[in-house]
Amino acid sequence: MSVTREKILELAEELILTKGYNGFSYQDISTVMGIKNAAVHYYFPSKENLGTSILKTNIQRFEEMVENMQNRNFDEHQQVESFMKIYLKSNRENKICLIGSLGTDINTLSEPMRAELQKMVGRIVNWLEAALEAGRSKGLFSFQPSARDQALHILSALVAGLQLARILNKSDFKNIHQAIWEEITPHANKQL
Amino acid sequence: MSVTREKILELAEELILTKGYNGFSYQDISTVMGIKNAAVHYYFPSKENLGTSILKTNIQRFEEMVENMQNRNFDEHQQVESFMKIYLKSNRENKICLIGSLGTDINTLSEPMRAELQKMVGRIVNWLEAALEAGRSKGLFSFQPSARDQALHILSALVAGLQLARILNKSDFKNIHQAIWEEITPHANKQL
DNA sequence: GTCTATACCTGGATAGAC
DNA sequence: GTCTATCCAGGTATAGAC
Repeated sequence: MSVTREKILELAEELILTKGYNGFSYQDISTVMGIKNAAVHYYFPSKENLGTSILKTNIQRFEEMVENMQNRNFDEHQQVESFMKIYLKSNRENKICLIGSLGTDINTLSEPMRAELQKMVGRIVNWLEAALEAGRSKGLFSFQPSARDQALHILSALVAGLQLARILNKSDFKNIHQAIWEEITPHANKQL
Repeated sequence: MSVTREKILELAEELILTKGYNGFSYQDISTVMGIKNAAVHYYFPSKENLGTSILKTNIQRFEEMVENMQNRNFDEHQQVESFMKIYLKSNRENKICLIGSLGTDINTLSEPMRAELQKMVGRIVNWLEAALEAGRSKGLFSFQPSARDQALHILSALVAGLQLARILNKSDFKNIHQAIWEEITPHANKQL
């Protein structure tokens, strides 16, 4: 797979996370890369094609991360921690995440792209749910709702945490991140 | 203030919440209203002007709601409940909120509009923080983090809850909403 | 206050040369 | 694989008539 193609994918993803899907153009990509608009269309005939490719790449990246963590025998605490580190990194770079960015524009996306977005979010939620459930049964986590509800709750906090941090203060995300851990960390005698 | 102007504001806000700020045009407004593009420009010379007006309107609406709740002597539980009802309504209508929508596009907004967005979110967070703090001291709420962190956490869950519900299932928001209440509701003997 | 008409630009996309 | 050149649609915005 060509390096130019890779670079375009990377740049386009960054643009979605900083300017939004409807806020960037092929020109944004071509000027940064020092090539012409037509060259970008050579790799990705349409913007929809580009957007769908980015989602497919992200799904694949996610699957690889999960597989990798299993190969290393990460326990559920380490797994969830790794996942949350992705969000800490995004916050440092003043980016939001694909879920929040494309979620805003969902009604303007083509059906294939919307389907890919749903697939990505579905995978993430299912994985997080399973990790929380398994972690709880091992005593690594403690929480009251169903694992699925807790997964949705955590993902929500992460997704909008990035958005709020970009509007208010970057440092606010650290507190949100911290609050998630306190919510699921078991304490011998949790005081309420 | 003219009824046409009001209607444009209302429609434009709805478009931001369904298609995103960079995903709607003056045409979307004029066709629905049965007027021409130029008529919309008569009321709002530029799109930035329209966007800023929407934010100012929302800030005012929020202030009025807070004032109204104080006049009715709502306790903090009722106040937070009223606030969260706004989000329940948005979810029913398949909308996200201004914070999530404009948060995605923040880097493409003009400086005045960005400032207004920050002002709006700042007000909301400050109000929620104060309500949580006062409610906790009265025993209406129970939570461990600082009131500000708890406010950010709740607002995050609401903002992204709408986004996730629109991507996955509408009914998911109910669970997220429920989880927030369980998080701050005091129990005599909370089991963990 | 709303219209017609139009100017101007940007964005997505394609054809065909190199 | 990248270029030039170009097309077309749509979006923002304005001038001036009614």
